[in-house]
Amino acid sequence: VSRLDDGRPPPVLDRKLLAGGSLDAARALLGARLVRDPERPGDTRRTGRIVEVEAYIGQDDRASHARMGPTARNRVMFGPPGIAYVYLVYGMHHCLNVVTEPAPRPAALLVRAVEPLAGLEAMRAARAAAGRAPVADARLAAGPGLVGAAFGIGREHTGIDLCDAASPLRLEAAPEDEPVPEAVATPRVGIAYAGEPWTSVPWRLLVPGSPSLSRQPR
DNA sequence: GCAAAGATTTGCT
DNA sequence: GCAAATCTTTGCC
Repeated sequence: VSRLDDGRPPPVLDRKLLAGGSLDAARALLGARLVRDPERPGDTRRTGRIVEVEAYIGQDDRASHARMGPTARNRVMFGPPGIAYVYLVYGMHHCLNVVTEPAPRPAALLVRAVEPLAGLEAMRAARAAAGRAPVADARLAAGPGLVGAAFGIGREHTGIDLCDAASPLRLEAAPEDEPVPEAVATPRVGIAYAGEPWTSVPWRLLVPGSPSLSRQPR
């Protein structure tokens, strides 16, 4: 069990940081830790530093899954902040979102890239089990589908409270002595279907220089 | 009830 | 650089 020097467990991310504007929440999420408890005895805890997120804000956002109103798939986006929303894309990749803003306003942050910090063996094992070729450590979670694979995330995690220290999948604050990372904003990726202005709004936030950023599609 | 496209990744041409 | 893999959700008949 990971502990600080004084014996206290690491603090989960403050839900208030996710309850305000989604772009502020996105900045707060950069640098925070994604934590996955062991699934089985003998398995290792997986942790990583979030370095890239994308915001999907409101029902007006034509790129958001919330654009058609509440459905069986997206309903947690209309709920309280700090909850996980996991969806399957292209029939094969599970993508993790963190719900933001107070209910009933639908908004979420897609976790696009994470720098692996611990439990890299488990991440590599998950990759091997999926039949994928090995990659450099920094690239194990360098994309939204790769985050899901590296951390063993599935749709069964939808609805989990990521701000609860008891959750097997959760968010923790960065160490206090760690500098707040720089944040760069760019347009979102893979949403050409949404049209303007949604394809151009700079709602993708990333930590420049990280070796774990997602690959830029052509 | 069926067809189409998707908040992606990978491997081959 | 481009197309395949793979299946859920949505849109329209």
